[in-house]
Amino acid sequence: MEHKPTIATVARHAGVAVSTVSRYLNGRYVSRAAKARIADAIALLGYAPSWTARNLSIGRKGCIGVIVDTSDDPWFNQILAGIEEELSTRDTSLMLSSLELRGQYDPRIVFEWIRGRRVDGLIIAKSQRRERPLLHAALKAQLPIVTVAPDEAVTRVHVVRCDNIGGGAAVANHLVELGHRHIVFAGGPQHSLDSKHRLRGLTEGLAQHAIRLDSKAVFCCESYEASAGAEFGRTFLDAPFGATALVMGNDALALGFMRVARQRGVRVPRDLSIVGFDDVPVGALMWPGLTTVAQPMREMGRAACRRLFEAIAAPGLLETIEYPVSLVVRESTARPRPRK
Amino acid sequence: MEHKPTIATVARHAGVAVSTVSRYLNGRYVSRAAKARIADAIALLGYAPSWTARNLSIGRKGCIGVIVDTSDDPWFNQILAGIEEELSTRDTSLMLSSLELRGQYDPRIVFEWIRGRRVDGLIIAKSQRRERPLLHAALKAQLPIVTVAPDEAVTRVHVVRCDNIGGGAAVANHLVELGHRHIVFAGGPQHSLDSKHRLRGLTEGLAQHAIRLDSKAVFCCESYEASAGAEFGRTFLDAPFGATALVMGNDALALGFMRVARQRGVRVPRDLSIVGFDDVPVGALMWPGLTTVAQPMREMGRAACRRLFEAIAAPGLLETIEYPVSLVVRESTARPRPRK
DNA sequence: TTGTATGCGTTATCAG
DNA sequence: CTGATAACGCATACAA
Repeated sequence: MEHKPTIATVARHAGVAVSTVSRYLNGRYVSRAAKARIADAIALLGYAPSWTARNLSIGRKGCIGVIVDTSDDPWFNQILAGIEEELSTRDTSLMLSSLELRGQYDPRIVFEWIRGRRVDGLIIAKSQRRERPLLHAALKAQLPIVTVAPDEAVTRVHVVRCDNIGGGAAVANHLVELGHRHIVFAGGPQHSLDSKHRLRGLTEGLAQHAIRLDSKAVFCCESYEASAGAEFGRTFLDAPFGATALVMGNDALALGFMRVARQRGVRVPRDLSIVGFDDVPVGALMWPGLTTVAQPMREMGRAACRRLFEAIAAPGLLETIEYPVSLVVRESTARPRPRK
Repeated sequence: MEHKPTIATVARHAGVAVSTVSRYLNGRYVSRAAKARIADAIALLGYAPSWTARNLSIGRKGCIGVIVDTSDDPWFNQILAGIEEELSTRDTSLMLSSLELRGQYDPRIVFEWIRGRRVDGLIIAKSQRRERPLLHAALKAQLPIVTVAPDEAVTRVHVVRCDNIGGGAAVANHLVELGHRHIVFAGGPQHSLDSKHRLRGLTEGLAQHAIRLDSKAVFCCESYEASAGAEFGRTFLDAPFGATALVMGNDALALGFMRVARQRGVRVPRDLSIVGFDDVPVGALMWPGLTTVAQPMREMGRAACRRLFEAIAAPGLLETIEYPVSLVVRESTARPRPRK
């Protein structure tokens, strides 16, 4: 094998012009005779077209960029699986970049993608306020963008999210049905839109049952990481608490909290029922399993991908797709213990 | 903005030839005067070179492919973070593909990468026997390959692994020091090389202390997934057991087992000490935290990436890099309860 | 040091 | 239906 065969090699071998081979490859009109000869030549030479050249010629990249804070996030991994699934049916690949690689925010790679026109579109998971410059740059470069579960109000981009308010309400119903009356909520960072929505749903849901969620029963954590949940746990459990149920802003926080609780001998759910949000796989792995609000993450990933391709093909109207959530009841919630 | 500026636009604007601009971009010799004019033109036009065109011209792809069974694997995510870290210093991007997307093995995308010459090299995480056709195809296409923690004997590729035998021995020492004499090992799939090595290290380590690991005390699970660990737990715990410590083939198995154990009221570590392998982040999140053998996964990911680039630059000798492991003692191991 | 010409592998446009 | 030929955007011998 001297050199990789190109379309020209094939053409020469089949005794036709390169343009004919190109047409053959792209399913255009070619006579049966030529078709056969070209097919033979391709098989004989083991020819495969070059993506790079093809992309240069038709002016696309054949890649979409997927952006996330850190790729070792169970929630994101489910989204990613959905994207990959959808992508596997198309002739496009996935480029990945984490924004927070060594503990600090560094979006340079993504800016490089945008400037160098390496991607046909962008999917951003959980975009926050700090992603604004990124969005601006992409928008200016006419790059279609889909955000999944944006944690702040975004504009001019496509959105795939889930019904956090409904999720909060579902939790309220569940806890009330179990008999809880004293409930505490601890969300993520103060400005997190997700937490606000989840809290709103919870509050409204409780209000339906004439239960008021006092503002003193609402906390927020430093981040959405387990460590923040643990930290909250330490301060919360240090003081005596009257609550019988605790709703955390997401599963990671809940898991971090639970570890501390267990460490201190607080029995879940006997002493305290706990609920999370997201339904990450590990929640089902512990005992007690974590009661949580599940998002159809895989499907959301697929939807994001589909939406992006529609936007690439036809820069149409912006759209927000909202997915329903569902309560997954495991062992971390139960009837409150009757108080003496 | 009518059209994206190209290198020609810049050249015209700066009053020089395109080749001069190209040289400027690639840091070759250009007179100070020309340099300044080109820089001005670039800034003015907001020009950025096209990666696609550049790659076509110099005959590379600017992408490496990263392959894994499923991307929602905590171990892999750490490896991935390392790869990304190393990549961030180079002008190369990362393409990702999961082999097992909808529960079934489907390597078509990767074959497409290889045939279409979309990547400059391949990193394969945990390759198994079934990956052989893939390796063959890549090798035939002259594509450099690095495997991380291959789970079978591989040849003709670069390897980054960790010292599983040493890990097994470390576990043996730890358990013996605690006073354990009756130890059970449950590995992954029967032919898994990792499990074999870990078991060998354990056996040899115990032998140092004149403790024999009976073949009846060695089991294997269907897979490396938590569900398999849970399944093992159900059958193992159904029968009375004399062992005071259990070593599982990896963390996922250990977590699956622990859930079942806790569910059945078996107290860890009081009734049974448990050890895993890998040190995935969730192991530290539970209570009791999982004692385990840590691999420097992040560093291994970086090493794999570095090795791949060396191989791309100069197809030199094959190399195996082996990293040391370290025992991480948490709460799942303790002295055995004195037997009556 | 700079400019000219040619190549990288495909696709697209037109005549034929 | 087919075949030249010009893009696509950049890199690089080679000549000046």
